[in-house]
Amino acid sequence: MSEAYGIAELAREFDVTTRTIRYYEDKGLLSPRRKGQRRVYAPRVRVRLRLIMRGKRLGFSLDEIRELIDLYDVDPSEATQLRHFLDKISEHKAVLVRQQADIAETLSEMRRIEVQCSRLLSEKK
Amino acid sequence: MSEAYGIAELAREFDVTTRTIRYYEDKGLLSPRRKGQRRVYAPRVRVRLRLIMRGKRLGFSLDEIRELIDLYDVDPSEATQLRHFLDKISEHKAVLVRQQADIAETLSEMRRIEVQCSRLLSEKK
DNA sequence: GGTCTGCTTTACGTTTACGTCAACGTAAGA
DNA sequence: TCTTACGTTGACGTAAACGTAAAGCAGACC
Repeated sequence: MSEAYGIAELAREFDVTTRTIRYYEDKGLLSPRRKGQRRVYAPRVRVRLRLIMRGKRLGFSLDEIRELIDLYDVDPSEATQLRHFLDKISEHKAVLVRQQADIAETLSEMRRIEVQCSRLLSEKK
Repeated sequence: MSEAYGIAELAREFDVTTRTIRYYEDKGLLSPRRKGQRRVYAPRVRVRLRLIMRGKRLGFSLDEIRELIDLYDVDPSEATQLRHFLDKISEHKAVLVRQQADIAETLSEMRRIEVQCSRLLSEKK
């Protein structure tokens, strides 16, 4: 049968607290089944959690992350919805492209400083 | 004489409030001269503010941003300091490289979804 | 039956990054 | 001189993303 996860198990795997996982549920990012009153997580929740962590590393808020995740669950029934999602995607894409540029700039500046420092160090010794 | 900025002027230029600029000063990110009790900003503060904004777009906290900015003001006197800064730089570089990878992944997934949506749209109409 | 372990909800505390008054100073202009 | 504009320092408020008890339930083991 399908492997299921308890909340503690999941927390360990993603190196977060159970509080965090429950908080994500409060915010509508996760919605596990219940067995009695206990949360039971299907394997596919791991995909969601990876998406959440990636979003956090990129500095997005949980609200933004939920919007991003929802993009993966597009229901292809209504054309208006599809168009809406295409808009959302291009919005998010713009932010990411901007971040790419910011990172590229920052990295090249850092490399410049590194070279400078290394040169100074080798001169000194 | 050297062009100087008032706080309001600066706030307008960077599209933030004066409160924000004072807050950055509290946090040690800016330290303007005073004329009486008023803050007077030299032109080079604009460089710092651009660095701050870039850091924010990348999701860094103000503390992290201050650390980043300090890297640009390395005093090349002590070799131990230089080594320390080289360490700091490689730390930050690792984070940025990680972000680059995260962005690349996310963008390619978005493009996949875009293609899928567009295809569905053209089929429908 | 008692205890332990793991989970539950409820609820208040904390940090960050400001927003938002309040009360005051000061220099310029009508 | 009075007003207006622009600035100042507190100080309290707030949203986000959790941390941290507190108190209780429920199954497993002894």
